[in-house]
Amino acid sequence: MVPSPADLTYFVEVANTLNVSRAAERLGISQPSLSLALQRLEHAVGAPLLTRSKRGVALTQAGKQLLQQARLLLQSWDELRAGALASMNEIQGSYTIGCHPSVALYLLGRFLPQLMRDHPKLDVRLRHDLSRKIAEDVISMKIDVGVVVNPVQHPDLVIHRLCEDEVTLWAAPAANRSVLICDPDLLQSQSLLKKLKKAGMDFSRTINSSSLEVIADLTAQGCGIGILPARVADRALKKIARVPKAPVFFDEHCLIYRAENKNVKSIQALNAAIRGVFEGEKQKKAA
Amino acid sequence: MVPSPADLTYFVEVANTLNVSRAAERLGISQPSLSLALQRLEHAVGAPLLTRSKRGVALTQAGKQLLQQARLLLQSWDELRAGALASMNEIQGSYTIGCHPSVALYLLGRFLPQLMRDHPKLDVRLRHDLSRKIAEDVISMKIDVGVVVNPVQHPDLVIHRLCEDEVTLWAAPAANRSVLICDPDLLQSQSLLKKLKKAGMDFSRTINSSSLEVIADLTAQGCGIGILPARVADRALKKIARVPKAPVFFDEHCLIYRAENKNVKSIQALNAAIRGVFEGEKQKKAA
DNA sequence: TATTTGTGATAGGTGAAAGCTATGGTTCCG
DNA sequence: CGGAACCATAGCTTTCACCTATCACAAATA
Repeated sequence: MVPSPADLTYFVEVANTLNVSRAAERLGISQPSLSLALQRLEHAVGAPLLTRSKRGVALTQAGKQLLQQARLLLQSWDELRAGALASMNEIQGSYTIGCHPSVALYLLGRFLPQLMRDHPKLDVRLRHDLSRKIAEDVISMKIDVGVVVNPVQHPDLVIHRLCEDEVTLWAAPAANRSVLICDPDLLQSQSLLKKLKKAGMDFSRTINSSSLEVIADLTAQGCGIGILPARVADRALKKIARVPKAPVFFDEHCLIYRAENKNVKSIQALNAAIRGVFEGEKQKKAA
Repeated sequence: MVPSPADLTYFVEVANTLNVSRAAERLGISQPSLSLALQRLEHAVGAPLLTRSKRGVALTQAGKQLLQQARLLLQSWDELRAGALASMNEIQGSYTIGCHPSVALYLLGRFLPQLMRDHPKLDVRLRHDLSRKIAEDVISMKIDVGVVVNPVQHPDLVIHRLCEDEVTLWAAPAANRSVLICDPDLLQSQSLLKKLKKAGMDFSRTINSSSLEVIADLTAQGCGIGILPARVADRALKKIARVPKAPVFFDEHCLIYRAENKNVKSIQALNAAIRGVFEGEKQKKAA
């Protein structure tokens, strides 16, 4: 049997006053109730805690021992609640950000260092996968915040538009125009491939890679024509250029998180940091 | 509001299974009861701990935080009870021995060093006063074990005879026989004084001291006739001797402790150590 | 010595709260 | 579409912590 916290606080008060009647008065309960509570506690602990006399009560050895520990326990109880609330109201704890690896490359370096400097108690973990997997994991709470492309609506999800991107065909000046390099797992690639087929364009060979960076590199080397988002292609702008008149797929990069986290301070800090990256970008464009 | 330990164990189980129905089954309560218990806990903590879905539940950030601390708290809860019981069954904790300072001088050195070596977790405190004060403090639980002279019977007290002593008159060979040196607070001195008065013996002057050691020293210096217990006088045996035909007051040195401590292991250890001193003495006498 | 005061224990009744069964509503899956 | 899985809600029952009233005892007081 486990002693109840109420009985413990009762006992602590009795240990302070060494007088059941007066302790009862202080605690706002009747003296018989307190007597019974003390008996309950003694029974739960399995040892006598007090010696009763007509001039009050005194602690037995077991009672003294219990008093010490009870004080600690009740204290850590408050800390328990405070800790749980703190995770709502303080910027601290462990949070997971998810995004596509290519998004990670252009995004994370722009806010993570400053964020971790500003909030030493904040522990950030990363997960990388396809946008739709990331979105699933946000919905199922495996990931706290996601930066994804073209997310589907979901009742539990808060979606925040960050920026646009364009996926299209890129090539180096001396590229082999009969080879296509792309990531076939991306919906964007599939869509563009369909459009190209309809337009009658055909490629003798295809090179697949799940890494947009690899695709960009191969494209820059002149291996073929690459399907790439502008944000990735920009990193190799000196070597490759858009293929004119090629079809374009418009991407929306969005920040997503579960609605119930809207008031969690740490999540708010993460979101603010991520959005800050793109607000800086808009201002540059405007200028 | 303080959450009950039961609700905490419920929450931990739910956090393990992430399924309210199955957790309820394991806990041996109904699923609605568990649902309500979780709502209670969330209300007590002041933050949502779980997000409910049709495929089970998941922990919020506050929930994760609470889970960690709840595990620790529940653990220390068991230790709470165990600790209180341990003070009954293990030789550890803080205990106070009380005795007259002169008793302390001949007694403590003979068992304390070995006792503290044998039981490193035992913390011994000392208090010195007149025997009747010590006895009072044992009864009122300020002192755990007392070594006192001629204790009065008391329903709560266990009294254990240790040895006898004789209080009588002592003098150095060249002593001033018209001066009496004694501690007037001691009943023994008062009793002997009465007897001396009845017998027509009178002293021109009296020197009072509350320290038997001081009295013994002054007596040894030849200042006068001292009233001393044999055990104290023995320390100065080379210099002083009993006054022949003087009245004698018989002392009984006794070990006392409260009856409810009879089964406390630490008290038993203290008692055994103290009694061991005198059993060794008896054997010496017999030999 | 008798009485009052102070203390904790006991007895019986009451009400809030925690438990149960039954049911509702939602989502998922075949 | 029907059933299964899941959590929430409603209504009833039971438990138990609490209260009032009283007892028993010892100490203080008159």
